[in-house]
Amino acid sequence: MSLQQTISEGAKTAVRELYSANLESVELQATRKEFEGDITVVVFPMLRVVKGNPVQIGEDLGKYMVEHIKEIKDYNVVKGFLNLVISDSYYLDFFDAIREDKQYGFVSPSKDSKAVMVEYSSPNTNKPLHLGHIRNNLLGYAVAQVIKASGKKVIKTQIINDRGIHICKSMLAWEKYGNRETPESTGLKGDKLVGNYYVKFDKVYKEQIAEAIASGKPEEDAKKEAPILIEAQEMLRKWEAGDKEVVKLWEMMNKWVYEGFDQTYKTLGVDFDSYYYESNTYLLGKDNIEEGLVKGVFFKKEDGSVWCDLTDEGLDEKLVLRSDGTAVYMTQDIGTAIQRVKDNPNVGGMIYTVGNEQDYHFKVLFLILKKLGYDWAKNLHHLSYGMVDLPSGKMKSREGTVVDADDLIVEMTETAGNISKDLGKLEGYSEEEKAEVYKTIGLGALKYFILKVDPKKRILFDPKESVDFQGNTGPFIQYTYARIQAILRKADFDWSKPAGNIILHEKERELIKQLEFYPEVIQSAANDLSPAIIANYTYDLVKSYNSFFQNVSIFGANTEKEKQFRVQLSGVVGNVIKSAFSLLGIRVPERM
RNA sequence: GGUCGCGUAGCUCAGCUGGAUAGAGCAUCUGCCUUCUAAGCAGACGGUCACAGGUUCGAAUCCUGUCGCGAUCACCA
Repeated sequence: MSLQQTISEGAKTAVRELYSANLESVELQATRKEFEGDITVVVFPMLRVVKGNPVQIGEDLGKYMVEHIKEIKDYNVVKGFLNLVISDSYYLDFFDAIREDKQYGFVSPSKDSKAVMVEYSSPNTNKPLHLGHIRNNLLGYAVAQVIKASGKKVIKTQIINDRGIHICKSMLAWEKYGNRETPESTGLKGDKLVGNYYVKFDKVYKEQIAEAIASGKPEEDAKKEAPILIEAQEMLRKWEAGDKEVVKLWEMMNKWVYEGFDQTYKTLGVDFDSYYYESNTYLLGKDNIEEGLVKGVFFKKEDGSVWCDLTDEGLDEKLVLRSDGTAVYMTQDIGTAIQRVKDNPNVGGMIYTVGNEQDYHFKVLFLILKKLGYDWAKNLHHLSYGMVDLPSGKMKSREGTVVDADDLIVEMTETAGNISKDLGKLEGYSEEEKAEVYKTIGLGALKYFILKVDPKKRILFDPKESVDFQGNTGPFIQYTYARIQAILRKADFDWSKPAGNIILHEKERELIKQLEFYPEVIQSAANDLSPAIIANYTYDLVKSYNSFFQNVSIFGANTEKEKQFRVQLSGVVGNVIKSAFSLLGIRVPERM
């Protein structure tokens, strides 16, 4: 039983004994710093069942609880708040229980538990990854980690948008203007090379529109009839018909892009358990539409198009099949979801990491799957996140106003290197080891910067103001970890020895209280699909540790027992920092 | 126009299942490295929690309306 439960039950018992009344629940909160105590019972809500003066009730309860609950040492009442002082022995016992638990806070999944499929990344294969993709990747990966730690099995997957008119655009531009360039011949990363031709297509397209308008064509016609667009559409038709030449070109260019993406994923530290390709799934879903028609979930209009009526749910009618019988985006997504459960029968739910511009789409998708009667449909979530915008507005690949993922990572690593060189704390490290540390810190800064923000909020990224390395940042937390490792290296200590009876310093007690929160922090982050909760917790823990570190001398402790305890406490805090950061996909350095 | 999300210190963000005097970081200013890593610590300054009503013993938090920002409402993906 946790301390919260003990106190909660104790308060209920006290109310029953003293006032013969029954409480349904007890409201607890951490005692504010300015008052004495650790946990506070709020008396006000009890006034519904117990008539009287809140201060008097607090006094009565406090007295009863100190007498009957051994963990409670003392109490005081301020207005309607009963502050309870918890005994050091409780904290020391708790600390001993978690001291050697490397998996502290994590719940391992039960054997027969259903898996959660987390989809993230899902890029288009016509351009390189940018800052927006970084947010998606970091969020998806972190949420997968958090859910795993909370006690569920996780399958990480992505669906790669490898077909469609936008892919043909870069293919066509390469064919026309590329002079048989390859990543090898140019030294460019494959995704960068292909992205250049996507931009090239747009340039030519815009020129053709301008020319047509100049010669008197209405703008709308000019856009639709631009020769290069017609050619791209023709190429898509050929692709769909399985034209050998086109498919060969498509395979070659996609391969270039995948090689580029793999490199970026590797530096970012994200990975996947399975892959879906739109070129395989884009025809899925039609059968399910048929079934839905039979079940009466969908209806057919006179022109042959098929719709789902969602007006009862406050939404509109949604098209699920065109009048010519071809699929739309929604058709595919219905089919893919069903296919995924067929492929992985133990999947009990899915999480889609996709920007908030698609909120409506997923709302509709989930509703339709529910209507189709799939029991897993109730466990579908859209991990909807805000866009990453620049001061100049939205990032647009075609217009070149993007913050490139690879470039940004390089820049962050360089900044970390410069700061580190100035401080000069890495003497004795080889150049490779140093470079590794710079990368860890640079990426740590970037990842934390993005993950500490609530996913649903949009992020404004100003490339001119570089990401901070001080204060509430990744490097601040990494620094504290490295500091702790320095202590551990110097200490001759034994993990297996319990600390025994010592009187805790206020800063030590504070740290143990923080450590106690970790398991429930993981659970609530998993529940809310919010890695930001982990980030903010870690920051608070680290603040407390640094305060302890600078106010309490570890090696200068009065007794050996105290010294040993402080080293152990530092070690456990270090473990939790490492563990929490691993959930965010951020590494920690031994020195920095 | 309908729908959804957001609005907290100059800036970036916590806090939101209602509880005490709304918390951090950055920036500005003061102190602290001959003792364990100063990417740190201790402190100062900074608030009409967008605005207006309502519910409540109690509202940044819940409800309604208004304003501002963003997204979305395709036989596009």
